[in-house]
Amino acid sequence: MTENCPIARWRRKKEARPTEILDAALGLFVEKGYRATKMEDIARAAGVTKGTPYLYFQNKEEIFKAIARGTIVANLQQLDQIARDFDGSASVLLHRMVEQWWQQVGSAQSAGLCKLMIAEAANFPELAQFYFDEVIAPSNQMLSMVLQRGIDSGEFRAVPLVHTVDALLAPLLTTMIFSHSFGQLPGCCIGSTKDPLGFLKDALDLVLHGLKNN
Amino acid sequence: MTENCPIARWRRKKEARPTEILDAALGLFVEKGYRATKMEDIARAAGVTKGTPYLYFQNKEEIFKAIARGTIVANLQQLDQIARDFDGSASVLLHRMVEQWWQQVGSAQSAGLCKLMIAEAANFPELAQFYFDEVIAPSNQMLSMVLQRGIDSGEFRAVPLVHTVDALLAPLLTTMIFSHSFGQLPGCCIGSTKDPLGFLKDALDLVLHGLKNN
Amino acid sequence: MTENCPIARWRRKKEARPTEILDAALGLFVEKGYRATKMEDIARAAGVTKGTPYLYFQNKEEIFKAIARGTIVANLQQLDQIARDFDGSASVLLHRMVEQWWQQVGSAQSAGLCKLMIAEAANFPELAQFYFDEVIAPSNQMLSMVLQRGIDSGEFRAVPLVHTVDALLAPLLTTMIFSHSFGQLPGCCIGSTKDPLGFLKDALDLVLHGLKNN
Amino acid sequence: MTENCPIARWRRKKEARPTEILDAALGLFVEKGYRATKMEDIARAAGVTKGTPYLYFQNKEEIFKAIARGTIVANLQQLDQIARDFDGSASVLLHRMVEQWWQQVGSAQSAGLCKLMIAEAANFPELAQFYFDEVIAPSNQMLSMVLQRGIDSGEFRAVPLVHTVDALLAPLLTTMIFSHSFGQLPGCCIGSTKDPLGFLKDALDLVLHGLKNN
DNA sequence: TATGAATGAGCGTTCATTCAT
DNA sequence: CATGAATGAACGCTCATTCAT
Repeated sequence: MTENCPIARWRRKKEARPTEILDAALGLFVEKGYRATKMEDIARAAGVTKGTPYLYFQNKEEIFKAIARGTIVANLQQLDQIARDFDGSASVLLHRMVEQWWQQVGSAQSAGLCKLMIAEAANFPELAQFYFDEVIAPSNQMLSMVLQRGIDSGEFRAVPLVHTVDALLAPLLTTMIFSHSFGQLPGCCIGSTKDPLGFLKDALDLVLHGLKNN
Repeated sequence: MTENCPIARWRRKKEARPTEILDAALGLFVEKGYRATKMEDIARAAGVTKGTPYLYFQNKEEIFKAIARGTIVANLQQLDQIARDFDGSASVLLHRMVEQWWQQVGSAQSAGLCKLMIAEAANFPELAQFYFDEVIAPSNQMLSMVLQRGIDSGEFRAVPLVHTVDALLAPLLTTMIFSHSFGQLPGCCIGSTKDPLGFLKDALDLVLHGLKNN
Repeated sequence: MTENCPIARWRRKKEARPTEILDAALGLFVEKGYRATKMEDIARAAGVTKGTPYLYFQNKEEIFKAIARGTIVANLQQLDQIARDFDGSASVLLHRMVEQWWQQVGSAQSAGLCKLMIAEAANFPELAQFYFDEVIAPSNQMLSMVLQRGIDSGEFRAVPLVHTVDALLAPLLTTMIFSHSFGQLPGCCIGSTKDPLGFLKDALDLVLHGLKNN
Repeated sequence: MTENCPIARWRRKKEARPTEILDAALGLFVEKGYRATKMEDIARAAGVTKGTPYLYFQNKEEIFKAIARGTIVANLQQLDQIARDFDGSASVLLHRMVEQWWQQVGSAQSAGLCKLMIAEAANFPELAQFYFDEVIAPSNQMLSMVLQRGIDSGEFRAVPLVHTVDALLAPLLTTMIFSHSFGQLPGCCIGSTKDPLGFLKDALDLVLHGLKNN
């Protein structure tokens, strides 16, 4: 159908360029770091030549910024939606959210972005701030809400909220981070990298067990 | 006293150089990343000039390697010793170990090294492997032992060992990592960065509560 | 004409670059030596800037190698052809060959390369070997053949072949070498530099006279 | 005897320092070239440490100059003396001089200096001039005199003087030069490097044969 | 005198960026 | 829009030289 219209196909391709470049750049930034990634590598990985990225982005830093601002997380909103809509127990909700999170965030390129922002936080503080405000803090907030609901309903003990939320987030974060660092090593086999989702569930179970009001 | 002996002072200075350089380099590597750190910056941070680091290290990469090999943590052995000597409950032991860990590892430059290795794992795979084998894996092993002891003694439930250990480590790791990334941002205030030790204790309590065999 | 075709002109320029760079480099290497020649000087002499040579050659050493491998002398084959085709007296042949040699080798950049290889033989032994095998030894071989022919035909005395060949080569070599060293000095006026071809002929005459079978 | 007096021995040693340094430097300059030779290598080769050469010479260039001016040629004067004292045939005299020359100049470090001056003529023109004036030109002059004597006495033909002298010098020069370049290559075996003195004699014989007035 | 730690100008090389085509 | 040859600032590293001991 659209195959019949080469111009349209061409157009579509052209419009896809920026995204292709950003995807390529994200992959390389995550793998090698911002500085160690050459513009030409980005171009080649995106299937274009040296000069082309500059037709769409002012320079390397703008590519980085575009990644940080763009790769983010419509997904978080979905998670948020799930949390708001749900009316079962907080435990079940948390399990559901973790699963969703893994599918949409943890296993995706977003995870690499997280590692990238950690590595480059000092070099691009505004971006780190932005990432923190747009991703980390909202996630925190979301979990916080669910946790509070569980406490209010008597499902959970009255634990210190802030620290507990961070404790809930910790396994998610290490999973993301490790999958892009030590997880890549040939012999590496800590639990969270061999079976991330299994690990996340077990870790959540453990904490939920500790939260339960018996 | 030693001021009286000029030769000794000169010598002492010379012998201190490598350490000074490595310290300076570690700080900068952690802050800006390996590539973004200039040799001259390292030199200046160590109080010497451009050429001096090359009197003690072959090149930038060797400095990185020396850091990775050197900053590593005889302290783990102390933790191991504590674990072996202890004969109280596993819960108390874990608390004691976390405290020790924070003082000796988590709050020290070693924490920065962890972030650095995460960021550079793909660029220096052998070193990442080395760090993993010498630090991450042994830590895992150590916790694994304590956990198993607790399970064997009936103090803990029969949880899946591997995942649970990773879950125990996760808060430690995020604390280390965040303290060198988002934790540095002016407005950042997730629990683990404002009061790391408090967070670590609460996180441990939570998990221990989940482990308890009631 | 070719001016009409801008692409061709651009292309032609690009294709000419390596040669231009090698020519510039040869001149400077011969003049100042390998180490004392800066890459930027080569670039400037070739009419480009610092970075450009690296688009065509991996590094300085590769430029040197490319010179050594490339400046070498298809011309030797012409000389060889002359020697094989000729059926007059060995004396006349030698005169003709010396003249040819001067025009094609001795007076050209090849002569500078010879001086360069002498100066850098210890630093680039494989290249010196290469030059020796491809230039010096074949020249020797060629002369050897002609000489032997003269001896066989009774035109020359039965002189010791090997040493005599070297004696025949010696004036050629000193001419090449001196023209790129002392020959450049303002006041220098040893015979071989003022009138090289005349010198070569006289030197050859002298030796031929000594070879004659009377 | 002098062994009994350690101070004297020490003194003697100290007085020898400059010479030791120059010897070491000459060897390295000849082998690797001026620029490729490091001051520290010179120092080590002279059995002292980095700073010491600067106690005797202002800088690297002064060492080079001292070599060029110092390694020269009391020897030439001896040759000159031989030529003046001799009253036999010019042929015999030339043979004797070549032998002397080989023993005192060609086989010694002086030969290396010649190669060095050739390589560095463009970088140190005054020194090249100096070397030319003090060594090459006098040698020429000396040979010229002997040759002229032979012609005057009817022993030699009336050959063109200047070119013939250069032709006589050529084998000496190539011998010196090759012994410090291609002559060092493992497989190299042109006549002049395997048996230099034999080559020199044969080459001289050849030319003398060509000079003979028959 | 002699040492060798330290300096810093200088060079080889890289790579983000530009621009003629 | 896309290319890729060219640029030149910047950085890793070297080594001649100095100077406190």
